[in-house]
Amino acid sequence: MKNEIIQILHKELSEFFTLEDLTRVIETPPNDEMGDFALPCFSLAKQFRKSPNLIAQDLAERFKSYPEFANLQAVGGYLNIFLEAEWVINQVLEQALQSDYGRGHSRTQTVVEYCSPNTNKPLHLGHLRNMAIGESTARILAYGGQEVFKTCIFNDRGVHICKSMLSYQDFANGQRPEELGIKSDHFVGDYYVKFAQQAKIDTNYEDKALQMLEKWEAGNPQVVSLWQQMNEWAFSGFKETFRLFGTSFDKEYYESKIFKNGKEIILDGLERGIFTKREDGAIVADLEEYGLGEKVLLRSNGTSVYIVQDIYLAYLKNQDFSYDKSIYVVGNEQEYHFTVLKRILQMLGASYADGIQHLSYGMVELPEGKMKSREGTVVDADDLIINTADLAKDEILKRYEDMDSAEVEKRALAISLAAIKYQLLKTETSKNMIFNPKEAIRFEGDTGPYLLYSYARASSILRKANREMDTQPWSANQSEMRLIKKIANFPQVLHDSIQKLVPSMLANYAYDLCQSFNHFFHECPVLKSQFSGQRLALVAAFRNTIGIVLDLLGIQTLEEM
RNA sequence: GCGCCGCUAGCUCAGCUGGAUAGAGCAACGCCCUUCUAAGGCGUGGGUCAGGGGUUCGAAUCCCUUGCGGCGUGCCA
Repeated sequence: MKNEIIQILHKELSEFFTLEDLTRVIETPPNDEMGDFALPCFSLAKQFRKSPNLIAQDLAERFKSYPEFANLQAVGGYLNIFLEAEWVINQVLEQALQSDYGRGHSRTQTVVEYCSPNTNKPLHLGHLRNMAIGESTARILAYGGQEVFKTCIFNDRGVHICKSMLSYQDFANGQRPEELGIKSDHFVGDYYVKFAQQAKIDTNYEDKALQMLEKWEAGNPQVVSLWQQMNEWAFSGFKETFRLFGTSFDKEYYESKIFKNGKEIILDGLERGIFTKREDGAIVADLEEYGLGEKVLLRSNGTSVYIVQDIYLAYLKNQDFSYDKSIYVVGNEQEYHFTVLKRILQMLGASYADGIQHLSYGMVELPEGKMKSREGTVVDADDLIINTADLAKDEILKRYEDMDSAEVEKRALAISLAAIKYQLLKTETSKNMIFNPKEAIRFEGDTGPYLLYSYARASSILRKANREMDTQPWSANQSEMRLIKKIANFPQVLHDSIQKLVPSMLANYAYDLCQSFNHFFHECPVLKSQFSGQRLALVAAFRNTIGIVLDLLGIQTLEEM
């Protein structure tokens, strides 16, 4: 809708503003009484040699005849624009009833990599934020019209894996997770903790883990088979968590299969004079001119450091998907790593280097401080989801004493996930956040369940409707107009969210939209109104829009709650 | 040391490319279910936008600076 307004304003103002200028300058007044849009006239004061308010008055006169505008006012140097309600309704309502409302078009092929866990311990709260952001980003980009591929790299080898393997070997007596009724990835994680405890007593324990890694690399059959067994447990546990959380990948990569690759790329770069060999034999990239120092790629003993694997993986993903954009959803602690990765690929002249983008998100902390696995302060992903679902169950049973237990379970899980995902998404993506588990399991106020509840209320009205909806414009009141305008904002918010690659914008919009709906719900009876047909259309438009938004956030809706 | 990021109500956060009186939720207090779902709505109180300079018609927003906090700066992954 803003676009249409800009087009109209541009007709009369093309000598002073380009379309881009207007897009930047047009704003929404602080409250409804001041109009729907405003044009600040301060910047024109100099060229006109008139006060901003006189200019605003002139402009008000100039636009008076436009039927789209119900009223124009010059206030304090602003031209305040009041839109004609019927015109707005015509612009918005039909569109917002379409199941593809706001959907975009694009030819871009995009890879989104996220989650990427180590296989030595179960997923925790940090992974949940990562997955919430990754899944939602993939959905948002796809809705924007891009072809999106979701990938995950499993860090399934290395000394950290050997640590849990070693303590399993030493302390488990061959026990298996199913014998103890423990989820298999938790079982693996327990031995990682056990390793840390043992390492405090036995000063050689860290060395023993390194020795085990050497055996693994040498292909020692016993070690390899232990590694396979423990990874299998880790993977089957992860799989269960992914299912519970509602995420999945189009392609999974495994560090163990690619960690030796990439050396050729580096040696080729050396030959082409892009990298240099230091006197100690290490092959390095000189990034001094970019302020990134010197980065070692191949150690003096000829083995490669971690980033070489990522260089190879970037190449491999381009082979697999020939992408235009490759997005890495990884915490902000790895900003340097991804800056270097992109720069090195650019130095190598890789065609896919420019499409690389690090979607850097902030760390999750607890009110007591950082989570530390060694101190047992991590919030486990499965536990959080299940405990929150249990609390939701209590709330459901308060309202529906004898509901079928399968239905209770289903709703409780949906509410739990909505609470957790929304909580993790609403803070600006790039910022660190404090996650208070007690607040995440709240069901009132600015929460996921509030969004679900709003959706369910709209669904309930539509179920009870006994007439057809009517999209003919009517003289809508203030709460109706507020809701309509919020619905109209969706395409713009989606666009910004894609542009800036921040799902948090969409999450905040969802709350804003629901607030407008609940206000409307309270103020405007639908079924008994003389405008029931129109109000039904408005409710349906809201339900459709919030349904799309929630889907983009990876949140499943409930028809009843 | 150097680099990047953050600091907004008691708490958790919006405020997006400089605009009008800085907004929500929670917590506290009060009101609203014979009316479409009260997991809701409405109201009251609560602010030196970390401090100090600057830029300009206008700054929470841009620049400089100080303070506090986080992260990075591995031949770790």
